[in-house]
Amino acid sequence: MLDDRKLEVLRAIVEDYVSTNEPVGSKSLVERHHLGVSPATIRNDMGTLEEDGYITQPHTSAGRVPTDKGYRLFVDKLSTVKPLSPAERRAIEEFLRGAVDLDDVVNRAVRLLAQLTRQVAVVQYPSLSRSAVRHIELVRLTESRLMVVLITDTGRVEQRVVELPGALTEDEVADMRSVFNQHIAGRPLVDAAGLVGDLPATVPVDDRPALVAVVSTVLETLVERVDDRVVLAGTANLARGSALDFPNTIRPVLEALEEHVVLLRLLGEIADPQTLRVSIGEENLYEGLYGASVISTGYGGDASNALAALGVLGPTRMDYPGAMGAVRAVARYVGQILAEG
Amino acid sequence: MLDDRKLEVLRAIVEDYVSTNEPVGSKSLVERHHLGVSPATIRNDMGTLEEDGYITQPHTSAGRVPTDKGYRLFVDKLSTVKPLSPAERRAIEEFLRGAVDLDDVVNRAVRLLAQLTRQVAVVQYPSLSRSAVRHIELVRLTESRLMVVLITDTGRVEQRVVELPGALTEDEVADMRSVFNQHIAGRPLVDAAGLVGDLPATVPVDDRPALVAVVSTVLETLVERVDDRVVLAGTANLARGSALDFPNTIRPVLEALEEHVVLLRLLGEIADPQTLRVSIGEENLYEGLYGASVISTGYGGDASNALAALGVLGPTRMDYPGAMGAVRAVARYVGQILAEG
DNA sequence: ACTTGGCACTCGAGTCTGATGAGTGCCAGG
DNA sequence: CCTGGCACTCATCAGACTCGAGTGCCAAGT
Repeated sequence: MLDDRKLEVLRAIVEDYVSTNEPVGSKSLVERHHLGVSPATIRNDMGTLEEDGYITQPHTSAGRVPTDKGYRLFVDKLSTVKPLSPAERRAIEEFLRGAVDLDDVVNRAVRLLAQLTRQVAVVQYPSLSRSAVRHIELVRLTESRLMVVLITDTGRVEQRVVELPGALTEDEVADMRSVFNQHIAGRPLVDAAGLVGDLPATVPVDDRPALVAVVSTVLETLVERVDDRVVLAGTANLARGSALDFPNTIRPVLEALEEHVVLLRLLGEIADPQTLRVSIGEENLYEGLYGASVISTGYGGDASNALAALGVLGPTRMDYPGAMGAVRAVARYVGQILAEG
Repeated sequence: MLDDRKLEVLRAIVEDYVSTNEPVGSKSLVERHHLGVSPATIRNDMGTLEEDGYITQPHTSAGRVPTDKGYRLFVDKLSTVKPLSPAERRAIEEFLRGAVDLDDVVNRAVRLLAQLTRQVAVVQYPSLSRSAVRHIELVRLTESRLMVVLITDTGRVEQRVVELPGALTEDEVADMRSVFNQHIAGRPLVDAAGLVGDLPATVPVDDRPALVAVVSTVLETLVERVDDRVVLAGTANLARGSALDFPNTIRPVLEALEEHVVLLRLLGEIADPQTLRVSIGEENLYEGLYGASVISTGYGGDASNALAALGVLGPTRMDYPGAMGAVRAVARYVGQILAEG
């Protein structure tokens, strides 16, 4: 049904269309790629490709354009991730190394990715729930107000001010602080709330169970709430080939990008950092993003569990091999840097 | 030269053009507004308004459109800030009160502003350098690594990890912490680095001048670096009336919005929170933003010195009175909430 | 069974045309 | 200084026409 030449034709169509942004016809196809056959033969092949739904023509007398299904086949079978050049790799590494803290790493990474791919880049902050606690700090603001500061091993810092049911002295707070840190430092954050909640019986929690309860609650809400921070860059890239790339306007796309919840779902269930996820056109399950493709992967953490995700979003007419290479490379470097820092 | 009726005509043109998005002609003008004269008279008035550069016609046989100079006159002399309805005020207050921390306040404020004005909203984080220190926390990560956490009275938290020249015990760190906090809590952050640097001779700094130097440096760099955080919302609003509003595409505008440095300059020298700044079209001094207008004001702080700025950005063809009212109201509420929290 | 050249056909894009009508500028009279 | 009248300009629209890229199909060749 789909012999080798037909696949080759599909690949050529995708590549030409991506680079020229114009429907590609049989004649120009044989000119640009040296397939050893005549345009008529190509036309027959294109006919079957169209019957099978891999390509389509915008209007009767125009060339062919890949469908979502066509891009899917291209990505799955016909292309390989394009590795970056050594020069690019060096530039990436250098640029990311210059970061001074977590915010800086994330910001640099997202801009880098936008520039490399010339698409919209999205980076999720390292997930709190998947991180481990490095330190918990209790800061006594007044005698009955306490600030709980949480520092994770990825360098992320979150804080929350709470009202206490009763007064506390500085010494009491200090005791509590060291008890907490002894027992939960190094533990995954998801477990922390539970650990604080029922400290081993051997530990003297003296007469302040109220404080324990408060801190435990704070940890729980922190984990729930702030898992969803994402950063964007390169939205201006959407307005480049516009008219042809996005059916109507870029407005629904911009709207989707503002909905961080949508973005997080797009980045997807973060699998392991090895896997690249590609979601094409209507596969996106979000109406505003039909016409767009998302390439994402996990980063950080270990081989089987990523800390968070990052990726790029662009028109379905997109340089998949190149973008996939960039996403993979940036994810690796960011992962390395987090592991070191 | 410009008698009352001519000014009235200009106002009518601005209002009609803003609401219809079409060049306005003499006939429709007399129909919609009950000026007591004939179209011919209006035509004469429009003639002089055009000579003086307040309006222009896109092509010979079309209606008139305000120029930047026309909008400027409109904003300065012909319009008054439109106060929000009581219902809107209540909704704003309620929405902002629900915020749990500083990040949340800023995020809610920016979305609110975007929704109220249907334009792009920009909010700057409360400036570090203008804030006062609430607390400094020193966290001992290892014996020679220290995390410095800075908490301001606006609720902002910044942290930095530093390598120390030598080892430190937990007790030494604790001493240092209380010395620092005694002397700089409540002081403006800009002074903090200096205060830490030369603590009064009476204070025992024991044998750790190195630590003092390190912390002093950290404070300095913190102040320098992170003054520039801004948050955006409503970029999708740019893609609404597009074709007519922004000469070419919205791309240069999106590019400008990604350059946070540009944004900060746009928000402008933050004057007192009472003043509304309006920058129209080519007044913006940034080529990508000719065709756009920015309305901004300070918020927080006291009457003469704001903590930071916020505002909206839209096409010059914009509902100035309404947007100005929304910006002023949101700035006030955010200021209130920061003062309380 | 596949490939090829030929050929008629389709249809978007571009160009020209004329008609329409909104809007203007000007002028003479009130 | 206002007004009605009038000739004029010019963008927009629809229709007619051409052009050409690209197709589908068929019969002949390998």
